[in-house]
Amino acid sequence: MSNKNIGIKDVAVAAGVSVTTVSHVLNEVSYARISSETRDKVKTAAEELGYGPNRLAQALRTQRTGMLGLVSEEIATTPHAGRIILGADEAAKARGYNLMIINTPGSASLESRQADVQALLERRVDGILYATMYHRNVELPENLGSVPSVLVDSVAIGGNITAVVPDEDGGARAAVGALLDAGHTRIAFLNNTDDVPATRQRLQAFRAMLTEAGLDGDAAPVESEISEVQGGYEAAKRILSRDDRAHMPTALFCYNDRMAMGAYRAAAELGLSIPADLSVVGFDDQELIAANLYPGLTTVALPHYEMGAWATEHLIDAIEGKDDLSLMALHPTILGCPLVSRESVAAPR
Amino acid sequence: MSNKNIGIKDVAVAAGVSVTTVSHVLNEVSYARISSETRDKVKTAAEELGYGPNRLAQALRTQRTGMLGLVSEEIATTPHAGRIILGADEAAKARGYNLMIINTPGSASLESRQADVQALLERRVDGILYATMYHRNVELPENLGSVPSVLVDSVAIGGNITAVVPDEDGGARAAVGALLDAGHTRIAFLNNTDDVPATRQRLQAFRAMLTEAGLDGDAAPVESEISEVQGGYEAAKRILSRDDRAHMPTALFCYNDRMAMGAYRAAAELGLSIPADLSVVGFDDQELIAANLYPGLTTVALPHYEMGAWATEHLIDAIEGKDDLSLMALHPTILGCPLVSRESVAAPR
DNA sequence: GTTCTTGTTGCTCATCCGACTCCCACGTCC
DNA sequence: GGACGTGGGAGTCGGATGAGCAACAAGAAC
Repeated sequence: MSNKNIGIKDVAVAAGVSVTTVSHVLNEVSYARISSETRDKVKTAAEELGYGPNRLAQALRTQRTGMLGLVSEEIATTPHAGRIILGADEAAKARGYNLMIINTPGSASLESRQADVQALLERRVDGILYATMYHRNVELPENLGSVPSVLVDSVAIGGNITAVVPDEDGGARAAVGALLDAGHTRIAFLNNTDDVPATRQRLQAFRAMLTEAGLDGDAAPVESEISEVQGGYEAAKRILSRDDRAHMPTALFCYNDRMAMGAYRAAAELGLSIPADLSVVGFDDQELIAANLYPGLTTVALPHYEMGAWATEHLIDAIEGKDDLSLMALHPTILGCPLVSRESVAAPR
Repeated sequence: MSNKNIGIKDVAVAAGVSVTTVSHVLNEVSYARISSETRDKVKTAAEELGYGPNRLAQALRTQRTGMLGLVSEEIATTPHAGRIILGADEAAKARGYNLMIINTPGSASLESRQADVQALLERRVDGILYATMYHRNVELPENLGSVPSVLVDSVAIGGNITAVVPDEDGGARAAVGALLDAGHTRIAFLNNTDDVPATRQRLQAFRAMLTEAGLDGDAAPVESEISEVQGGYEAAKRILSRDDRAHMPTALFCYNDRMAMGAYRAAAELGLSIPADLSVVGFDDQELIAANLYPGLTTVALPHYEMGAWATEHLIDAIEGKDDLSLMALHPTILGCPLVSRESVAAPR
């Protein structure tokens, strides 16, 4: 490797001009008046030497690193984090920024989160994205406030900081709507037991949709279990095993795809065929599950990619002064959860 | 926020000493002779002001950023990338380093990869981890050579660069061994159609294990399909639907968990119960599938977390001069794939 | 007992890392 | 002698670091 540490100085020497001129040319400084001959000489020299600016020195001087910090929970255990990162990364790259990712356990203490943010601050990131692994309310480290920041998939407790979250209500309505449209009137909800916004909002939307359709939303059956495959299996089994065959639900709205996967097994064991005997819709659109179950699971997609991209886009706007985050901080921005239709919904018998 | 931009200079003024002294104290420079009184004054002042060093300035001077670049393919579409990142992140954090992650499509051109590496180089990362989403041979951007680098889950084409890969042979042997130990003598292999190391090595190990067990390894049935759920379903269906019931396999070794998931469905459709009528083992240990299928899938785990950690550990050793990568570059390091037993294997009827 | 080395201890000065940028110095041509 | 058109000098960002200086003590020389 010959190209060890080529600086602006080397380019200057090669082109026979001063470093000032090189800087002017390469940064296309507007007020610099330089002949096109000189420009060419400089550009050619830079090219030939394989010059790339030292971003550290540049950042030190300009007070801009072109880096965004991303604090993300549980990078490995949920595919959701991956999609947020992807959305953020692509949006950042498109605007010339790079990401510094810090992973943190969902259970991390406030001090530990603060240390994570501190690490980002010491590296002088231009802004910070703070992402959680599921939609919830978080207590934020206070040092977050010292640079522009945006929350992804969560809102701050008592906080006025810009945030973007999924439209739980709309998503749940789309899911239940798909079942209603297919003609179902006896629909059950397999809910989660955690006390998170999604649990409450989806339940509320579920009942509201039924009521608005002229059914008795308040009486519709709801079974809660932990939101895993096993929980879905148990909840479905309870609902589908009731004596009263005539009033048994013909459709299941599941809190997430994992629970839906459990419901599939319960249905199989009870000799119920999907979608002929039972329609199912999930939530999350986890590729691995939803697309690979048989029959394919109709579900609602969480806009993780979109939230990551939206947050990044607006964070950069704020950094560049094109946008004012404090105006948007009043209410979280809500992004849609579109229905993804596959084969698990049909008209009731 | 009062603590805007506190520099070493501010600490120096507050403590009534020079910046040199502050630097000496805070970095615990061994040759610096400073009274403990002065040390205390400096530390107290730094504490009170909430001073944190500007890592950019530090890095510019010391030529050390304490950052590692990680080029990872397809961050969002495979959980494997997440585990590599997690392993790398934890190992890095433990040694005081941070990660800069660049995501790149698996299909990216060589120039595009080169640009990714260039971005990392301009930020003066101390070393680079280059990770692929599945075990394969890659053509590397040449600028990768200008800082210490380690490949994760791949080896360089014609290249002598340190790499760490999974033990395909050992993993496949463990999988087939589990079936053999359970007493199976008629075992089939559902293989992948891609031309990657895993495809060849697992097939070879499969045949070798059978032969070593006194069976006719060369004659054992193998069906190849794309390594997805659908492919597994089709391959399993072909194998399990043959006329010759007496010679039908009693156990299936699947190229990965997704194909195993397809095999489960094929078995269900044919009225075969797992593991009573048919034993199945997979490969990958994708939590979402392996632990959630019913019955739980016995499979072999890929050491993604471990590869990420190993690579990081040795990369840092090389950066700090404790290790010489070129010595390890001769042969890729191989990490074990342990068997994860669940409930899909039993003795044949 | 005073004055000089010689040595420590304790801390500071000046410079540097690599790029950006304000301000000034030339010619030339009207 | 202004007004351009071209280009360079030197300071700056924030911290690291080798060289050097002042103060004081112990031992040596007178």
